[in-house]
Amino acid sequence: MLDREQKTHRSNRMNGLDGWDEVRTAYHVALVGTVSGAAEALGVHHATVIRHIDALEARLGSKLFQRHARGYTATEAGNDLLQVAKATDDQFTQLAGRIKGRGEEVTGELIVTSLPSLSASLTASLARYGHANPEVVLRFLTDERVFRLEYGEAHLAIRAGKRPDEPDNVVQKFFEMEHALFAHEDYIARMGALDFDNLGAHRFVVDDNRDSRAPYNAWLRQNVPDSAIAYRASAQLSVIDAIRAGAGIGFLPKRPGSRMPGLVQLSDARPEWAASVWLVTHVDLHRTAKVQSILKHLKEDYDPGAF
Amino acid sequence: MLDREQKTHRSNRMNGLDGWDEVRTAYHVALVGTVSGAAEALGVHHATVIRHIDALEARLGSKLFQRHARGYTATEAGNDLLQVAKATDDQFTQLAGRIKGRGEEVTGELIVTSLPSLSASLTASLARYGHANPEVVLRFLTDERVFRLEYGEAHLAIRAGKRPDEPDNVVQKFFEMEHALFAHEDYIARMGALDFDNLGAHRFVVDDNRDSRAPYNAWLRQNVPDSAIAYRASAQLSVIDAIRAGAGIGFLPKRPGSRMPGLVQLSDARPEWAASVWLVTHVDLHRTAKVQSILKHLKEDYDPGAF
DNA sequence: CTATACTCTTGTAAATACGCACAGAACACG
DNA sequence: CGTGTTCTGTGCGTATTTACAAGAGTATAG
Repeated sequence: MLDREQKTHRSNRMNGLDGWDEVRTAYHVALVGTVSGAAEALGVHHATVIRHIDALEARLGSKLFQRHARGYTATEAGNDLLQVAKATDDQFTQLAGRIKGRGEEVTGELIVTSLPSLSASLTASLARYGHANPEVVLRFLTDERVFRLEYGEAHLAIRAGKRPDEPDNVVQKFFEMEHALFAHEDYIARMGALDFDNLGAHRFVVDDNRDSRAPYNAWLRQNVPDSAIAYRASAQLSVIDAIRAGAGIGFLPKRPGSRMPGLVQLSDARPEWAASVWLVTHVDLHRTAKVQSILKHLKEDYDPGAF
Repeated sequence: MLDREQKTHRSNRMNGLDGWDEVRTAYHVALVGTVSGAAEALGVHHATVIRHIDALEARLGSKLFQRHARGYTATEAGNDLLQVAKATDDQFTQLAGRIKGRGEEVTGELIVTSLPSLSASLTASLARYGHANPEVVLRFLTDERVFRLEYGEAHLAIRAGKRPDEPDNVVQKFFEMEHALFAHEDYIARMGALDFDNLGAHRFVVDDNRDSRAPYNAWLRQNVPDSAIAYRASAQLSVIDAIRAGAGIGFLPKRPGSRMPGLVQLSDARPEWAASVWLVTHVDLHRTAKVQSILKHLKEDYDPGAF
């Protein structure tokens, strides 16, 4: 009963017309001129067409067609509807074509997110992708917070750490980021070489994220006394700056660290210091050609040595 | 089974998208952001909305929304649909407003038809109507053939003769058109006065319609020998011209005939010569304000004396 | 950290719309 | 002038769609 009341309420006060399918039916009737022809074109029965027209006319309170034995001829209102519905049909046809074709074409916006710490190692490869696919507008978002794919915030998230296991996410292994200990040559000259049996004699630079899920942090907590932690930086970039300024010893990705001028590598990359990097996409978007395109590019193009 | 085959056939080869109601549902979902909100706005159940979205996505072969616990967020395809559907909604709202308001307003085209023979007596009153209602574009169509209201050829037909009894037509008596015999004064001077007991001595001018349903034609056939029919004209205008040229005696409407210079009225108007004139409208259009407007005008404004 | 409120999802029964078949009427053709 | 075809209109049985209700998950408030 409440439903009944609500329904009449809507049909009375609704200014726009609901029942777009009925408009479509009336459109075909106005186009063809007969109920039978429209029914055949629509793939439905004549009776359905007649009922749609009757319902639409009742709701609009105005006759759309004049009935006679040869068929239905549109009144002024019917012709008006014909014009509007024709435009709508064209727009919907174009829309369907765009949406159906969108799966195959690689255009539009492509949003990739990662933590800022991964930015340096990804930018080169992403830039090459943007150059190879000028049709796409590449947006690379970096933030400390984790972007949520299920909210449509990005097409592709590049994450580090343990394998993400959120539902509806498609996860692929990207590469293993090896870390090693680095320090500036000025620091070594001043403090001496690194002795793993006397770590407390050195000064360490670490990142100070609330949840230090970096794998080498666990090693740090176990093997380096707190007194040796000389510098805590909230951002990864600050850590690098601190190391390069000679503030102490710190973990850096192996390859780019070894290329930075003035820095010396103090150890090999150990497996327990390595962090896995994952390519994460939402299941709804994973199948699209655009997402597949950048996934294929990254997996082929990315060279850890160039890091 | 054949129906099943036809249905898949259509959904495969149809380039435009059928199911406009589903597009409307998706539009509201994209607008509100949640299935529940869209369902409330549409006045349907949540489940219906979900099924519409699923069906639409299946038909388009592309995801329109990303589902998550907070609701539905539109993908690129969904946003594209949102834009198109918004335009459609606006257009349909305007259309509904136009159609609903059309019944009350007196604008647009107003088509009146009659036989050419009635043109002279109607033009003056019709012109006054057009002057009083500048919003309407008055089209006055005259042809020997009978315009068919059920085909939407005219809003109002003015017909003479016996009362029309076609179904779906609303018939009102307009006026009684009285006919009398006229001749040019030159003819009378040459042939002498009219003697009803010796009609064969005169020359008559008649109209030669295939079905001479004019009431005085029956009188002519009974009382005037064929030999006295000197002139047959297919068009009423030609009959007038012939009488004014002195070709013979003929029937003319009483009032205008008596006003034509050079013409003399040879008899009184007899009831058996009178023709009824009817206002005929289609039942679908009869109730509209526009049709009622001209009906009211004609019945009040028309002055048989001014004929 | 628990509770609450909101969301989507899925299965089942009712309601609605649909297709079918027949009737009625008008037009075209021979 | 009769016949055949094509169109609309309507009652009825079925099938699709819909609403209802229960379930599970997640964000927000206290």
